[in-house]
Amino acid sequence: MFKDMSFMFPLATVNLTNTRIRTLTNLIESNGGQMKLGPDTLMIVGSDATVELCQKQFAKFNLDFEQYRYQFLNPDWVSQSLLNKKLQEQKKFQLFPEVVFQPVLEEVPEFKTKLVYVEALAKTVPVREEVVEQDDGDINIYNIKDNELRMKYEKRMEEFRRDILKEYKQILDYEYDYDLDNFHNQVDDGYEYLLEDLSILKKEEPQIPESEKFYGDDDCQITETRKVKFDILDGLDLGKSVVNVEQPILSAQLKETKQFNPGLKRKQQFWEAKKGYFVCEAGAAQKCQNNEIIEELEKLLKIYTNEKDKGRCIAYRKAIGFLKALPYPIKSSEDLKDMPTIGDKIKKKIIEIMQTGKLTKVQKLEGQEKNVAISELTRVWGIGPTTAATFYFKGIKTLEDLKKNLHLLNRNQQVGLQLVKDLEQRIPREEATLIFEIVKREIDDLSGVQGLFKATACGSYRREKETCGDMDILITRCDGKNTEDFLLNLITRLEGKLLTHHLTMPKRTEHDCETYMGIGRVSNQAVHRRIDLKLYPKEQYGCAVLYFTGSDHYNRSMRLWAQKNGYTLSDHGLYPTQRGAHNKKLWKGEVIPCEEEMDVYKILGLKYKPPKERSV
DNA sequence: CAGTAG
DNA sequence: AGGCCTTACTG
DNA sequence: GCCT
Repeated sequence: MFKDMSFMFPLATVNLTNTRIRTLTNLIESNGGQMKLGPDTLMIVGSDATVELCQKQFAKFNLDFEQYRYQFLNPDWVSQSLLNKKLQEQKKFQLFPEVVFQPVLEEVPEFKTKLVYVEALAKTVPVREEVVEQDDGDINIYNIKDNELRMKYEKRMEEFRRDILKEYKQILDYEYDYDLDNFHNQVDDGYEYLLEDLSILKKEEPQIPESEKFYGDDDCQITETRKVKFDILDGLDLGKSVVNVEQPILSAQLKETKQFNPGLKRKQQFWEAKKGYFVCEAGAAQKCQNNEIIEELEKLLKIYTNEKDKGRCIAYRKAIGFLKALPYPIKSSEDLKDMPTIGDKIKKKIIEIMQTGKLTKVQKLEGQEKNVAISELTRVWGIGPTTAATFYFKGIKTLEDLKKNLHLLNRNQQVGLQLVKDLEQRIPREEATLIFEIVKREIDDLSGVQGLFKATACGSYRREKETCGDMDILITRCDGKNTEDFLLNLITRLEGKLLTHHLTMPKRTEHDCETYMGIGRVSNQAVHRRIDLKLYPKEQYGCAVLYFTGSDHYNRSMRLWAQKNGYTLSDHGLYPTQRGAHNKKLWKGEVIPCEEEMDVYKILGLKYKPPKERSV
């Protein structure tokens, strides 16, 4: 059975980051090859040119290509095999011509990775000497006479087979997990609103008997559930045969969604029950009960952010999110029992804060020269933790030092340094309104037609805060026509009246939206402010406004809700999406036009929240 | 690609 | 053992 | 650092 899947290789053995995989995919696909990325496996099909390209790319990645070459299939072998409708065992081993099997115990290295099982497999099977038929009809072919050695290989093959089967099952199994894991993850992320009823965390989800399981939607019944064979074609073309789509369906959009999303309705029902736990539905959390603890942990979070300790950052962010949502104050270590996101280490820290009011760890780290320097340097726009750290190691530790080393800064950072005092100040609401008025007036003057373009000031301004950190102004053309150089012209016009420095100039992206980032002030005496202007096509406007209105926390909640309901939400739009194992995106549909925020809420089935109530 | 920002 | 949000631009 |  496993002969047809030996081309799949565990990704764990290859040191490829997501970015690298993306690069590799683009490279391969733009040269006619194909790459299939499973949850943990990588498969590449292509020509000699593909292999050559990969070889070069691997060199760039500083990876030893030879070590991973098994991943690349011999194209002749593939086409031959497909032609013969069968992947021939004999031919398979032509892939590894230089490997000569030596059935000697000492020659079999103790491999530790899964990849090696494949290699061992390849070495053991090619010469047929003994055929054994098992009870279940499976035929095993051995060339190893030494019983002990054979058992060893058999065991390895079995393990390998199990692993691959598991992985395949994860990709192909469209039946959703109803277990609490999903819900745990959701609370986990700390994005969600936790109501008083914490018992939900411990409640067992009832087992659904097979007869009651729901495999399809009313208007989209599954007529056939086909077990996909382990064949290369199925590997490349997942899931299409699962659903009968001859049924009347609302729109082409939905038709496609359902084709790829059998059981969506069942899934939606599941999440509908949990809706109240999402911030985007529940609204602002009640008054926070654990401020002291949270403040101290946030200090630690900031330090870890500067140290670029990504893992810890997430852990602390989750813990903080969870504590923020907790409806009661923590009084004793008893209260911390069995809390998600709070493990031993964080628990200890919380106890320390409860007892002494602070953390020795924070004191220690905050006092460190490096951390002082980094928090000082990152005040400058354009300098993040990494740049700050390199500066620190060059002996540059304060803003004064930076001023003496202007040649080390890029233009934006120089501007950021020059205006650091101004940009740190919050913008009073009146001034923000004034800036918005100036921009709006200029938009109308430039377009020549009142109301042709509309603009919205987002961010905390829209959430009706008294002050805001920067101005986020979103613009769209209401008749949906091309906007050409509108944003550029607008910026030119604003140069004398508002804008003083440009940070990034607008450039058309593939989504047809443009972003400008800059600095401006309402008068020569006024404080400089960060000003962002964004031009979006009107189909994306709703999503963009929603996204840039925030808050951060609210956004995450909403994106998560979208994910759980079979969509992907970003500033560019709402897309139906099929996700497989590990939440990996398998398929992304066409964008659903949302000109107004309301459209997004409607499609996601959420109650509309006025911006004011989104400050979570 | 890494770093930065949103 | 590997992932913790996504997308885009700059240099 | 936490979780599966």
